Amino acid sequence: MEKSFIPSNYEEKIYKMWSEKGYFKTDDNTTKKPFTIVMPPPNITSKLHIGHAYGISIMDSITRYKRMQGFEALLLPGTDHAALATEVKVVERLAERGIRKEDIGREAFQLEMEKWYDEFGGLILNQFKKVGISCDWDRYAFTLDEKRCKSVRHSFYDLYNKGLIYQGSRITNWCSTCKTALSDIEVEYENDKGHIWHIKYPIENSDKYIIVATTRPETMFGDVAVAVNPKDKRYKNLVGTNVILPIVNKPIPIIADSYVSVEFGTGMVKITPAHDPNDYEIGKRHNLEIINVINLDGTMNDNAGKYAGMTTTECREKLVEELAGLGLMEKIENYSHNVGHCQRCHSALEPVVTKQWYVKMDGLAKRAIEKVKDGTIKFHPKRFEKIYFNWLENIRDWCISRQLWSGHRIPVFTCDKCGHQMVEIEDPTVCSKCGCTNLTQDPDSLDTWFSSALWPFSTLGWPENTKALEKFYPTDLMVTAYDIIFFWVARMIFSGLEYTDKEPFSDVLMHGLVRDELGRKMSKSLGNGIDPLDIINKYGADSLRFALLIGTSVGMDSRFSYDKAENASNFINKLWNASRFVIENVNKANVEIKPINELKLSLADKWILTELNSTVAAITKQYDKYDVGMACNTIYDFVWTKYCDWYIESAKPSLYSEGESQQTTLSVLVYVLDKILKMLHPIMPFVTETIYAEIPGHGESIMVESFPVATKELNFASAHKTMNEVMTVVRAIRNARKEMNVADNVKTNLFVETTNREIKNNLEVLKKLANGKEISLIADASQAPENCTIIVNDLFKVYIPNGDMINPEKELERLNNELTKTEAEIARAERMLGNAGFLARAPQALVDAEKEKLVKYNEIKSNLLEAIKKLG
RNA sequence: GGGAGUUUAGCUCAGUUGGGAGAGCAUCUGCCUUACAAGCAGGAGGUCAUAGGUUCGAGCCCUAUAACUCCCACCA
Repeated sequence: MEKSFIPSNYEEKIYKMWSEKGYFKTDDNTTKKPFTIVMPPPNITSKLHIGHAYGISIMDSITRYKRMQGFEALLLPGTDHAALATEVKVVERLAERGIRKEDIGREAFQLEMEKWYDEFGGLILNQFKKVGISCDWDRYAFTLDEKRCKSVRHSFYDLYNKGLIYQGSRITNWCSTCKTALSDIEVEYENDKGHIWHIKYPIENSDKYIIVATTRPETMFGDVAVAVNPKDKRYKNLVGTNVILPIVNKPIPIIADSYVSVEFGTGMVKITPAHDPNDYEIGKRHNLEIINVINLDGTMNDNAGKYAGMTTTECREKLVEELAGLGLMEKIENYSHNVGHCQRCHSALEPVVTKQWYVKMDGLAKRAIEKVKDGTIKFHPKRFEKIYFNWLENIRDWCISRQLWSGHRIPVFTCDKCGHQMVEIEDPTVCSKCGCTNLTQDPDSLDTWFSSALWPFSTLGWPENTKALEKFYPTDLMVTAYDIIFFWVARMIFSGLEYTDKEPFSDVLMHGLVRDELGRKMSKSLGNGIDPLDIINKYGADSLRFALLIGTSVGMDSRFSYDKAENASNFINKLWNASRFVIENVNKANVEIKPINELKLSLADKWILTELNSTVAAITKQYDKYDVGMACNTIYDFVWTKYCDWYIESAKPSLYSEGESQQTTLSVLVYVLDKILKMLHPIMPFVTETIYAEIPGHGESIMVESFPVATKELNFASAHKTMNEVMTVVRAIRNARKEMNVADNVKTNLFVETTNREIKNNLEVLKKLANGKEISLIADASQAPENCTIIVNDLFKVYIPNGDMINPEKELERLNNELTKTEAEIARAERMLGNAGFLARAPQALVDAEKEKLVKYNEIKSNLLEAIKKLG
């Protein structure tokens, strides 16, 4: 084996090998139990960022784990067309050439979109491959491909004919830059610093006036009333009278509505149903007229009189001037408040009344809530269910139409002659009502999330009843960041239930966001982003995966840094060197590696096998809980501390001997290494595959090997305990040596007094671990040399001649410190056992354990006293 | 305004059904011991945010409080 593992020498070759052997492929016809994760499709033109890398590392680790457990494990890849997000970019690109999309028309624009997809698309999936993900690439899907178009068409058809899709005119969030409507969740509120204008509205037939406060004076052309709270004593007598809308010079009524707060502002609100969602509701309650004053491109319309044609901002400036000139401006205050912005282009949104397509949500939401409430679908961690419920319980109808030219076009056809609307599976050519052949398709496109909502089943062939759908649906696990519960998770759930009558997945794993080392979001503007490909180049894909996963816990944000990647890389180096050591010794010794049950196991062998067993059990539990971060910790500790620091060191004496014990040790070393590689493979696929190929008797690929299973036969409780005692003494000896300033390169003689047979049989191990020169067994203290440092335990005493150590006074101090600690332990145990409540109510096992400890510490105490006496 | 989360070593975080406070990194000390100096060995470092309560026993359960983070709502 090479002296160190250089990832770039192996990764590409191994990925190719897996691919060529067909290990990624999944079979619709197998009898194996399926396990399915459908990958959240990244935007086809996006580049791999750290968040993707994190998500797919989780997904791939779980998929590999399940595959090794014998599941037909499918990780289904795909990409999203992200209509609006991409269209914004294409529009920007055209603008650079001075072209507006209207100049070239819909068809030519769609060609531009396709060009963009071709140019920038697909790159990200190749980047995913570099991370090592084991997707079944034959099942690749794109939200805008032919099959997915069919799915979208079918679902629209289905909902439309059930009456769940309808067209309505109502107030919507309008982006006058993107020139499209947006759904409620695509609105991002940002705190904008602006002003609040206090404007005088004269009372009709009076020289008095009232004052309304507004943040958007330009909407006053659409005012149809002024509202006060019905309980507001100040204005009670004004309700029912009119005020004169300035400039327009039109009387509008003062009405009473409990929406208006008495405390806020002047307690009087101008009501503009066309341009404010709350005013819209009030308008409905009071049957008020809707007067639109803003065009869809963000300019004022004819209702604004001489301001028509100006942008809203220009109009505001001029209007405020005019009002001031008329003496109608009471005051202007600075004011910061939340204003809705477009998620894509970040310009401020205008609420306007337009005609859009909506999905009726109440029924769909109800069912989606039920299936989570009854446990059919489980969120991990569970607290996200509350967020999910809260959203669905307060949901409004989903605006699905977008005034875009990309994405899925709304399949509604209207007869030019009779106005009849039709939705069919295929494009209709004849009006089903009047027979006319002049039909016009709705110009709008669908919200990109409409196709994403179908993803778990559209990718498997729905609406056709494919074998894949039968085999892999409902899917098992949805892995995604918590920030798209609303956009995506909730919509997949209600869509799945509605169309397939089944939940789209049984478990949802919400992971957190990857932040920088200071806990900030990674962003271009901060320049704190870390490119996962850069990490791969420097440290390899395994390091990237491990660094992203370790220390994370389900649903929590995590931090990433180059330090973490370096630490992961060090761990790989450790694993590599340990493996190289084991394998090279096996090759050198040229002995047959035997099965564990044919071996005469030593104390250390039994110890590591027992540790292995509990590690397998722990890691299985962690993977099953999708707690990959914890699984990383478990394996890290086992490999580094247990296997390398203790077992390999303990194994060296017999390893360098010859005969049966050497063969046994090598066999156990290989056995445990093999299990380590298998446990680690889901997380670190490349290095484990590389090492696995060097293991004697290895199979074709570790990827298709079985995941280790804990077995009772390899659990040696008593030997495990004894070895732990040996380790405790070793630590105590090392500690004493340090305190005596004995350098690590100085070896000392050791005299051991014990009645324990296992320890007697393992003196060489003790010598090795405790840096001994010679080790000898003695019957009692009288056989020990004069002037010894004495390390005691309840099982044995170790005497180290003071010729090898330096300071007798210090030694006495050390022993007295030990004594103090031991006495504190005894006091603690006695206190507990002297507590009647503890004896009466604590579990018996715990009481027994305390009693056992008391005996043990008393034994240690008497050994210590004896040692002190001998020294003094 | 409503909701959720977090608060444990200098930093990043674990801590299962309540039963002797843990890891990694950083730091200090000693070691190039024939796998690994990308390493080995040892050490120091904690009023588990605060105040009450329940319990024989609380980092964990209950009640308040504080600070920070996020989500939803969007009072003109």
